[in-house]
Amino acid sequence: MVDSQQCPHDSRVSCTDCVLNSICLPIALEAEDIVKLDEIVARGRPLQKGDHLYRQEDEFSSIYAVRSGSMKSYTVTDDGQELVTGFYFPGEILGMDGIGRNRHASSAKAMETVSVCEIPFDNLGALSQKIPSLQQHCFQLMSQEIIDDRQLLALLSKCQAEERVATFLLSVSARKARNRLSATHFRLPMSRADMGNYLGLTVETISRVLSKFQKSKLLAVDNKEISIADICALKELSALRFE
Amino acid sequence: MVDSQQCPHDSRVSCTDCVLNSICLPIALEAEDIVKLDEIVARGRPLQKGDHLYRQEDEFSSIYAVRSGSMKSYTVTDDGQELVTGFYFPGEILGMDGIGRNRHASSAKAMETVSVCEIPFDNLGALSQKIPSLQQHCFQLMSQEIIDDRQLLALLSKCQAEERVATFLLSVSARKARNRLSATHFRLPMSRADMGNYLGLTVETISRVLSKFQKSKLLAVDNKEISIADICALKELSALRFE
DNA sequence: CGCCTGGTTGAGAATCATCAACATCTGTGG
DNA sequence: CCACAGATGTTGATGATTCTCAACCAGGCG
Repeated sequence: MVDSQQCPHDSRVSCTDCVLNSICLPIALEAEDIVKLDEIVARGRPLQKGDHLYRQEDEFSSIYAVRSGSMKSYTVTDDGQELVTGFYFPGEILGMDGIGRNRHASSAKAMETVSVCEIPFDNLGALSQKIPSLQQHCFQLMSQEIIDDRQLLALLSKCQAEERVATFLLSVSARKARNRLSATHFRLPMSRADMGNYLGLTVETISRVLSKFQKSKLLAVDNKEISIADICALKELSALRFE
Repeated sequence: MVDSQQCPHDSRVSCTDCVLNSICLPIALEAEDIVKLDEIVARGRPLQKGDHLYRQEDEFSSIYAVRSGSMKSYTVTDDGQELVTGFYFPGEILGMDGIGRNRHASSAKAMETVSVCEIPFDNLGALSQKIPSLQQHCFQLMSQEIIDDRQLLALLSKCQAEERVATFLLSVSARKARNRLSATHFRLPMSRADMGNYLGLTVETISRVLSKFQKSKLLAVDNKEISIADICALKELSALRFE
């Protein structure tokens, strides 16, 4: 009865059958452990564009895996500025930064229609005791997040605008490819403002850099659609390899 | 027989007696659990200035707590540039970024004579199973590291030179105060180059900003010695609160 | 004493932010 | 289906901040 062509927002798919299970939380688990994980995963209705999954200072109770669509996370600094801290694509986990203080350190907002799997952390903590590899995997996820943040730090403190944008595009490209989508033709779900905010640049600079890349035939830009024409040249521009 | 005035490099002090135990790893532990932790902690001979505690790509086996002195951590990017990712003072934990890949993602170098406690992670993992609060605490430490990195990201992407330096000085000040040292008069253990690298600025800019702060009577600089004269003004300069 | 590293100060150049005008897209309601 | 308004994106001109290059100074060490 279930459509063999999975609907991206279908909430009935279990971890075992999920097309994302090779890159998502179950990555390191045995089949029988995936079943245990599956039992604690909750799958709610999809979020609409602009909806929040959680907000900064909300009590922390779960981490989340994106099933379809894309989200952004951001923090609001004391002086009221928004800082975009990350973008999340299918198979990626968000919400780990809440573990420390038991309150979320950032907000997560849907950039388009999104469905997520919710993994209640109380249960996960208990489950980790039973499945050591899951505990290990949670440590790995957090440590990966630290490493990614460091990459971004390097990008912001050492590289100039073109390098930052090139690196960002390559990162999106690689993540699309991991989801078995085209690495050269994709849609950027975020606004120029969010991109700029994330990369520490203004909207205008983002726009100018993209125009310049287009003029030099590195890629074609059509609003949010990007077609990378010369990925090698882009990689040369981006000295830092992004995963 | 033991000196009541603890020598800062004394390796015989147990976690129970350590003056740092209110801010270090044992922070969340019961007395009996501290004893268990103490059994797995190794305390080697002090490191000399310039010595490495571990190097990027080394196999990950332990996390470390600074007992005395100070360390810096840094990564080397693909194109050979050094990126200083953090400074560590007594009571602070480093090495957590190695958990993910089982190899250290950064190098750690002593900026002066340093003594550290080594906490073998294999045992810690096993111990975490027995002491749930320790597992929770490890998650907290990592999540705090993510939050700190995000703070730094905000600093680099939103703030200009004076704000960055002011915020950095306040961070050091707060950490000195936490170790019951003066919050207004202290020694910066790192070079201007390391400071600049960490803050995404050049040596010259650091030097100029410090000179300017001195001219406007915010503080006095004598080489690495800093005396903060007007900490309120400094806080106003630094919009972002740093822990 | 001289060398070398680390730090300071100055002048000029480059990058990116700012401000402003305009173009395009989106969605809403007639 | 079209018209309109608001949001989003592009492009240009100008200016501020910070980097780069260079000279110079101070301290530590052989």
